[in-house]
Amino acid sequence: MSASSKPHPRTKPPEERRAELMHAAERLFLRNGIAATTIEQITTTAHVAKGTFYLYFSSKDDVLAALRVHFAQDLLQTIKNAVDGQKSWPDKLSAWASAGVSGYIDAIRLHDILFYASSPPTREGLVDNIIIDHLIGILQNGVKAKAWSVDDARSTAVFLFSGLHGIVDDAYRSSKRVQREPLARRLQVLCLRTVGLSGD
Amino acid sequence: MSASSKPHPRTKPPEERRAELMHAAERLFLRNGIAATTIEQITTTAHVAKGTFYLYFSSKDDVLAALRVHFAQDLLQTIKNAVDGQKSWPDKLSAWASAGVSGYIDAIRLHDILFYASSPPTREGLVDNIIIDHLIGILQNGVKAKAWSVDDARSTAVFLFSGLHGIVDDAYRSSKRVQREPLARRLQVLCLRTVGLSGD
Amino acid sequence: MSASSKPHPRTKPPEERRAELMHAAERLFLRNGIAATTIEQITTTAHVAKGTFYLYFSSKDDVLAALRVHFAQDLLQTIKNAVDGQKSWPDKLSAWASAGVSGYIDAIRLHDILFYASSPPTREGLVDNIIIDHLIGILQNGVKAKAWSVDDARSTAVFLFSGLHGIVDDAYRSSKRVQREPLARRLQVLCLRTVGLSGD
Amino acid sequence: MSASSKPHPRTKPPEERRAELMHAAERLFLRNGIAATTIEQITTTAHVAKGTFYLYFSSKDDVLAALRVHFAQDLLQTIKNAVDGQKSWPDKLSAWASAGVSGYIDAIRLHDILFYASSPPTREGLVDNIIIDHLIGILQNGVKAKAWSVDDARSTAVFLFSGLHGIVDDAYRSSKRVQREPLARRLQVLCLRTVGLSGD
DNA sequence: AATGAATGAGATTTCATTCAT
DNA sequence: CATGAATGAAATCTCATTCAT
Repeated sequence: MSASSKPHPRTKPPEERRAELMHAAERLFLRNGIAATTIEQITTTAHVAKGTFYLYFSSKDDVLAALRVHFAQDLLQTIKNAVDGQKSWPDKLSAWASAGVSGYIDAIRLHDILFYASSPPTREGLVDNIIIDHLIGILQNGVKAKAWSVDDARSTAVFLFSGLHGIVDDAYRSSKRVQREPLARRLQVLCLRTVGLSGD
Repeated sequence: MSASSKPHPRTKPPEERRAELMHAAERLFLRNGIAATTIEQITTTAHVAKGTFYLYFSSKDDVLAALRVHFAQDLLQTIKNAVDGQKSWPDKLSAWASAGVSGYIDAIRLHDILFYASSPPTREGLVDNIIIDHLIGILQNGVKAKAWSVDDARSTAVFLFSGLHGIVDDAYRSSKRVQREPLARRLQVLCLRTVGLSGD
Repeated sequence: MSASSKPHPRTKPPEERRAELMHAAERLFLRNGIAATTIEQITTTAHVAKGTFYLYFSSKDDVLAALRVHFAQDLLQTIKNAVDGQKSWPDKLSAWASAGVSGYIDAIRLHDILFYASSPPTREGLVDNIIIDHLIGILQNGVKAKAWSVDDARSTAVFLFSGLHGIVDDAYRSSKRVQREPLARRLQVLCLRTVGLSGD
Repeated sequence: MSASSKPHPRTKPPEERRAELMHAAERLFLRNGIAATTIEQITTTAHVAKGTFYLYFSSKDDVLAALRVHFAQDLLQTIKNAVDGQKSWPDKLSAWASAGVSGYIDAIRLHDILFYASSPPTREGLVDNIIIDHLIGILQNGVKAKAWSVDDARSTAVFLFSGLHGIVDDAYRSSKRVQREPLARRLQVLCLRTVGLSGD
């Protein structure tokens, strides 16, 4: 009873084990793709036995879903923080563009793997949806404040979001070391133009 | 003397067999996803034996590649035809938007399946690339003709293309029966604004 | 806080825990079969942790063996009591038939699961053996007392026992609600005839 | 149709392959029990690859069902042939007993494995049923011909059948080399007594 | 050119059992 | 005594691909 002062209990707290498994899965999905990743690789990477995986997840799709949720919440928080730090509406939109570029550069491949390379039923676009919904709010409030004019907030939000995603994706494809600053500035211009502002 | 009166000739012209197999694969990929589609399902759907598949394609990835090429060429031709029919640059850009919306509405799910839900190596974005390259040409020629101003043709093209894709995708998700006209008009406005034109 | 006021004492008397585990196992074996029953189901049903099972039994086969012993002793006692209550030999044999029918009706499925649906080594027929041995005694003593004639006591005992089992089994298969009385009477006739008595 | 006169096609006729797999399964079930037999053992024994098993059966239970049907039809035929060769009713019943003993001695363990050591749903007793139904017919016709008296044909048939099975089973348990003749004669006596005949 | 039986590597999943707390 | 997280051997089943006919 007295003795054991080990900081590394053999039996880890459930969240930690779960997180380790998710982390291992994420790395392998990124490196080899989802289909090519086996449960065994995941458990080996996480330094646990195969059966342990099934103590925390019911299947490969189950980890995938958990990773999606985690990714979405993370990114939304990053963007919200950046946007809320700005006063004027154009600045908010610019901040949205910068934070979005940044967030996606950090995780573009993960995003694509999690949200595209999956089975039809899950193609719902969970992150995309919560990010887009947030942007719709910004656009509508900007309209109310007469900061800009927008015909249809949803279409515009979808357009901007997709544009952001495409630009980061393209930059990533061209070279793995992406320059955030110029990319962010170019996207800011495009975003401002899209809501009818000059963009310079 | 005997002249083939069979309704189902045993030996079909190679292109026809190939096309039938591709068609079968396309339908099954659309319905069930790529991973869930087996070679046997493809050959059964195409009314041939399993071995016959390997007479025309070397693997599952091989049909996938063939479908990608076919899809890309088809769509580019549609867009080119529409754009070339216009005189003024703004009209060309509007035509690009309309034809793009149309082309993608017809095949949005197929596009996503062919170009996203695949293994990393093929994630190159074949269609996207040729469509984007074509649009870059339009944007640059419009700049030369002082029809509009564009900072970076590539970024802008990627942005527009991604926006187009996203908007059609979103419309498709909302309702399977998409209204082309309003969608096309909304996109035209966004495109024109993006290149610095008023868009009305 | 000191004195145990818990309604569910953590530590129960060993026999009670053991009995609870056996009871849980019995119910699950009956409902789902032996192979389909997991240790975890047993411990969950008995409201203990998985490891606790191994404090009382060394393996799944071990509970099975314990259940077999318990079942056999129970049934033999029932039959003995009935037989010993009779004076004449024909009455003893009739009582054997009745008590056997009754005992088996109560537990026919359990019997079959415990004694048939197991691995070869345990197929020894533990109950069957002790019941049959008891019946052999009755038959031999009846012969000595010139109550009936029997060629080979063992064969006859096996024949009667198997017939009893078969008849109850068949009745059970036909309808889950078995009528004991008519069944017992029919079996009595068959038993008496088998030892050369008229049976009416 | 001219050339190929090969007697040994590399690809065997389906029935032959199927029979080989069933035969391999039977041997292994007998030697090691059902649960302890793996699909891989079956295919190895049958000299085919693992996947081939699934070309002919959908699961282990599926072979089991096929073996049951085969066993039942086989045994019934044997008994019928013996019974039909006799004129008088007592001789028919004696023939039934002999053929039954013989048939079961040859396959007692197989019978038990196929019909007892299985999951609850299949415990229906397929052979037992068709053999019993056949015996019910014999008993009833014997009654009509005033060859003997029987209260309830079904009960009696079940009783006799179970007795037969039990006696063979017991003899088998006592020694693996069973003497057919004495066993058959003893059973004949018991059968005749059961229908009210003297049995000598 | 066409067939489809056969292959067999490999993936997912289960669960009896152990053992540190 | 009791716990339940962790283990990992083993079983089932799938399916892309081959090849003899």
